[in-house]
Amino acid sequence: MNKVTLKELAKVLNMSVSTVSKALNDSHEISDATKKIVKKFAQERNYQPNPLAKYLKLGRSNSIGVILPSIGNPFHSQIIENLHNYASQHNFNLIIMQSKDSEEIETKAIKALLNQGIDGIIISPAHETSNIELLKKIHESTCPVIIFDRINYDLDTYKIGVNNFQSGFNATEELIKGGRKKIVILCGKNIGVTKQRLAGYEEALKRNSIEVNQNYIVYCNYNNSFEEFDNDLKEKIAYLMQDRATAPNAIFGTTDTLTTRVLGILADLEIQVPAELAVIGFANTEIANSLNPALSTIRQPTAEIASLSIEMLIKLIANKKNRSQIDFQEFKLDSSIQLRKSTDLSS
Amino acid sequence: MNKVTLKELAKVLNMSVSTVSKALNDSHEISDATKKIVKKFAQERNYQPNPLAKYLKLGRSNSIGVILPSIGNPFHSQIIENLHNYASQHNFNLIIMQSKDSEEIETKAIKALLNQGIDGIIISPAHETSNIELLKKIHESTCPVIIFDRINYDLDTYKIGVNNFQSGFNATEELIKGGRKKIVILCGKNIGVTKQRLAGYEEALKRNSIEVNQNYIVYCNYNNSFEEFDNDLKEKIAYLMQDRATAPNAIFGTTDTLTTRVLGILADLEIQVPAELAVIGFANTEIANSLNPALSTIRQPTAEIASLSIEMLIKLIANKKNRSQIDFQEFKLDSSIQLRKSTDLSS
DNA sequence: TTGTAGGCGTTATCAG
DNA sequence: CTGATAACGCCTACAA
Repeated sequence: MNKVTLKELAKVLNMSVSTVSKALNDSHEISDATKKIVKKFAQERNYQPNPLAKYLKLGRSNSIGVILPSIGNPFHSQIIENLHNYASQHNFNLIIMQSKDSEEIETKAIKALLNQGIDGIIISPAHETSNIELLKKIHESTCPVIIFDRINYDLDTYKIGVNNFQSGFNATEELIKGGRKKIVILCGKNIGVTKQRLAGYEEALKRNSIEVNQNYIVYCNYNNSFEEFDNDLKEKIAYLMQDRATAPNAIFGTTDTLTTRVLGILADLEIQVPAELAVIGFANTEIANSLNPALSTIRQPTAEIASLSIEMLIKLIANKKNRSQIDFQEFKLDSSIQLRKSTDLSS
Repeated sequence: MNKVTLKELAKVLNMSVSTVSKALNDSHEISDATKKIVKKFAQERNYQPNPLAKYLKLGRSNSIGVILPSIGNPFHSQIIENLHNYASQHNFNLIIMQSKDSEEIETKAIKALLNQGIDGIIISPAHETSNIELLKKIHESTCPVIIFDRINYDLDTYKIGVNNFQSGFNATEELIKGGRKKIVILCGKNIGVTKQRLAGYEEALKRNSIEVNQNYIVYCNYNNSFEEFDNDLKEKIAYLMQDRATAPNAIFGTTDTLTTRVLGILADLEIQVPAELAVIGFANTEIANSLNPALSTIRQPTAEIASLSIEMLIKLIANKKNRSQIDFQEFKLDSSIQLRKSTDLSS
């Protein structure tokens, strides 16, 4: 209700506002004695500086906007958790927005963030060209932008993602090493990330002299409800399995959702994992270990992605000079593989 | 870089700042002609009002702070997602903080939020008395506080949670209906939420003339690493199962983590679900359906919890008058049960 | 209908 | 070492 202000403190203490302000900010031009008195009194009165006034004066709000497709999935919630940790280490706050993979919602999110006076944006864009003009304008004028995860995006800035080609390659090779050659790859939205994982998959096949079977490249529709999605995927797998001669013996899932869902579907279809079908896939969820069978996963280094994103953004925020001069880098981090029962072909 | 301000617009337009401000805010005291000119020019120059200045003037920041134990788990990320939706409908932003169940971290989070100038707080406290004095002071003076989920907390405000007693009762009865009487209950932190779910469990047993077996009430330690946690739980279950005469035939998990993890552990122990042990538990994850066997769950109504929290908080923010006069309510929402294979005892 | 002036709470500059 | 004063960008009485 009745907030204590500098002015009030000054009045009661019989000092000027500026003296009080300086004392509280530990200015060297204030005597220790005065500082002590002021600080003690401020504490007594439970004085809290008004952040808005401070930020107005300073021209910064010490908050960072984050836009990602959706908060719900494990990869993103890990990203958020880590962004949080690093941001707060630097005394920055996070304001999170989701785009739901829609350019329109993304536009709103960007505007809402600007409207909130954030100092910078960290974004995984809705798609490869979504809001590109808007982001470009913002980045070049008011507010620096950093891109993560979906880094195939034509904006000249720091980009932080994983080496999707290599990850796809490694996962596929792991299956081949186990003796599986008929490998289905499950793909989500046909965006850069997916394309590169797919390219890695194809390269691994090629290196092992296995021909790419187009029927094994399965795209799944995310826009439907969970049920429709499940039924769609189930149908596709059932169809592939029906002909003994061409039935696959392994599955590689390129997204969290695809990878975890497919296990349930295989159970429903009473397909043995890994005996009939080995399964590996991208997934950052802790649940991988609790699935039955335990799921082999490719894990993205969310902590590193987050720490680099924050670090680079803060660099840009601090460095007010012309951003067009900077030599921006693209970081492609390595993912790691956890092998569990779903690819255990030893027996 | 160079933000356009009202002052600059006014200068170029040869008008006063106030005219421009009023025109942009559609004040009735400005002629349509002037409004048109001003608005057009503002758009041309891509004028964006400085939110910090505005908020300083208006005394509000239009942002809400949220504190919860951890962002990572499905229940909380659903809560966040929903809070988000409702908040943005009211033009409020969300600033999220996690307490990691630590009072100390929670204290920091609260202070960081105040320091950011938020208009209100929505919190699920670290424990039943954490930061109680601080929150009380804040709530009664500067900034209204709403409590959700862990609502056994001695603060006079709106509280939004689920009917944990009833939920525990229903889950247990479901198992009993299926013919299972030797039911283990897995409990996490011994806080109000857990206690009530346990009380519901005990009441269901009592009503069905089943004696409570203290050995079936299993507490798990969350503070350890995932591995230790798994091993701990595994050991406890293995121990209970070893004596044929007293071995349980059902498990009720009182938290998301416990419920999903236990399936993996049972698979490891090669215990058949539901044949040997039926499993049901609290869980808000979409993955329940992909688990093997598909997991029967008690689902908390995250959308309702979120919408009520936002609604009540905004009410308090708008209503600046003395909060000590308000007749605060406690909302206890119903959870819902999804029965899947892990409790399917029909065969 | 438009303009002037004051203030929101803070920090920064400069003078005393 | 301390104090007066201006400024950050916006809004809003009140005066013209």
